[in-house]
Amino acid sequence: MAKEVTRRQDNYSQWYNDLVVKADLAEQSAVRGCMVIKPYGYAIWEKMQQELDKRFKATGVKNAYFPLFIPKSFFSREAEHVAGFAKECAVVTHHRLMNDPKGKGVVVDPEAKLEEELIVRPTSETIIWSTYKNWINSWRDLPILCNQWCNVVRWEMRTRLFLRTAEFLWQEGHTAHATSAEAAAKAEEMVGVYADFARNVMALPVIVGHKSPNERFAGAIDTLTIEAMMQDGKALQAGTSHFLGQNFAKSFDVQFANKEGKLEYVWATSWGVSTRLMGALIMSHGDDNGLVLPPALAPIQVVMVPIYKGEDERNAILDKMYEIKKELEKDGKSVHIDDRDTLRPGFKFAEWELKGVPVRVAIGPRDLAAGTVELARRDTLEKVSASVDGLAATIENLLVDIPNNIYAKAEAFRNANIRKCDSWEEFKEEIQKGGFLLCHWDGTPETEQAIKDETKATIRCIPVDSCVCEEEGVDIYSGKPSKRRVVFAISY
RNA sequence: CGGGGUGUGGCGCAGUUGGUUAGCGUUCCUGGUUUGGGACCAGGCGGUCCUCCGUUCGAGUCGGAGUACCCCGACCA
Repeated sequence: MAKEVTRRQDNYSQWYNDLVVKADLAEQSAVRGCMVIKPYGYAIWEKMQQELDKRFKATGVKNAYFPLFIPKSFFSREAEHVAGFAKECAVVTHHRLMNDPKGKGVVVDPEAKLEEELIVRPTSETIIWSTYKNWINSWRDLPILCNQWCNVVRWEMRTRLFLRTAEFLWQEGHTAHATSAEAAAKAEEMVGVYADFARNVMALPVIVGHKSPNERFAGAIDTLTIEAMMQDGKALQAGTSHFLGQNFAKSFDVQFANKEGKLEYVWATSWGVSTRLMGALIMSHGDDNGLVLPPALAPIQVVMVPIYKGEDERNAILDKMYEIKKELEKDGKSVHIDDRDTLRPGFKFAEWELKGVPVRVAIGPRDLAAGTVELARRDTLEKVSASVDGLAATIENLLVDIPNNIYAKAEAFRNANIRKCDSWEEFKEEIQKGGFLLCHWDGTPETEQAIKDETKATIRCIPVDSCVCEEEGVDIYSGKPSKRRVVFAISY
């Protein structure tokens, strides 16, 4: 698939949707633009949550929860922020239904109109800062480091499973600090957490960088991002961390008394990743046979498929499998024995491949006699015969090697599709082929906007930890001087 | 909200210049044979052809309106 799609981008969309649905991850809901996350898909999300939580806690962040509804007036306070969000929101105007006096069904009770409309949160900055105001008096109250796992709603015009749904699940961290430096450092630390998670848990190579002013979060001073490349060469913003300066503190009047007893506005950050990460996972590693999951996120790491004729053989093989399962589970592996006797082995193989299970163990009568198993790895689809003795160690090695391999594969693909470009004519052509273009940029929003208008390409980031090319040059569009190259791409 | 497309058993589709009992694949159910890469045979269940109006002796097919969904744009994690 991967090779196909780079050439035929229009089919990539279909491939992705089919994969999501067939792998039993999610489906379109009857509610416009929303999705149903099915148990198998949700299990992957839960794994992501666990891994992220672990990392958040290591940085001192604690989980909390704030209301779903935000009074409309809260949005009037941060002008820039509102410009970015207020337009595409679900609004609650009434609080009661009544039987339709004219016929069947129910209607909204006109008597039950709310004095002030409530906005279903598109993000929680406004309500959280209204709350933090009451929590913060002195420098001793700082920093506040909270994260919340929740759903948010943005009334998107066009939606797509996992990548852009009207309602989605995410985490949003919101921190308050006494100094600018501390807040900026926190924003940087959290994008580091995301990069670590993407690389080491999702096996996803990402570029860490700053967003250009045009692409910044509404109300932020600086936005840090992790950018990934999908198999069709498009960019996907996989996570962001914002340094908000004192903008929100000033809008919501959050001040603290510093050590000298003077009032100061607090410094803020916010950072989030969403179920979009599921989309990144699917589009980065998936192939023609379906999903490819890194073991750290696989709900099932090892699946066992028995091959047998007759009841006796079946029982003998299953006994052996339970034995192996027990041993693997001692090491914390999640193991599933597919003992359904209505399906043939070939069907099961295909099905588990579709679901991306990293390692498959098949045992048939021949194996049972020889004390071996057939071991198959999902990433390369290679099959080898392995001895039952030492199987746990063999599988452990596989589970270590698989993420390394899929990371290397994705990284090689990405690097092969990053190229420098110094001519505007060439740029217009090259950018349509997909991939990242490293180009000089004069640093002005006007130039970026002009390039976007003509090509749909945006500056994905100004990289800080990879593809760093600080060198003198001239802007690809305006010809003005530039000190460094930035990443341009067409994005999701 | 602009531009395109599609609505026919659960799913995927065909249906000729309008013609009689609306087909095919798959799923599902029953029985049997199978089981080392998505099994096979036989039988069976399952459809107000998106809705309404119109044209016609006759509409899945033609016309109009409505509606739903998909794709492309604007918006965006």
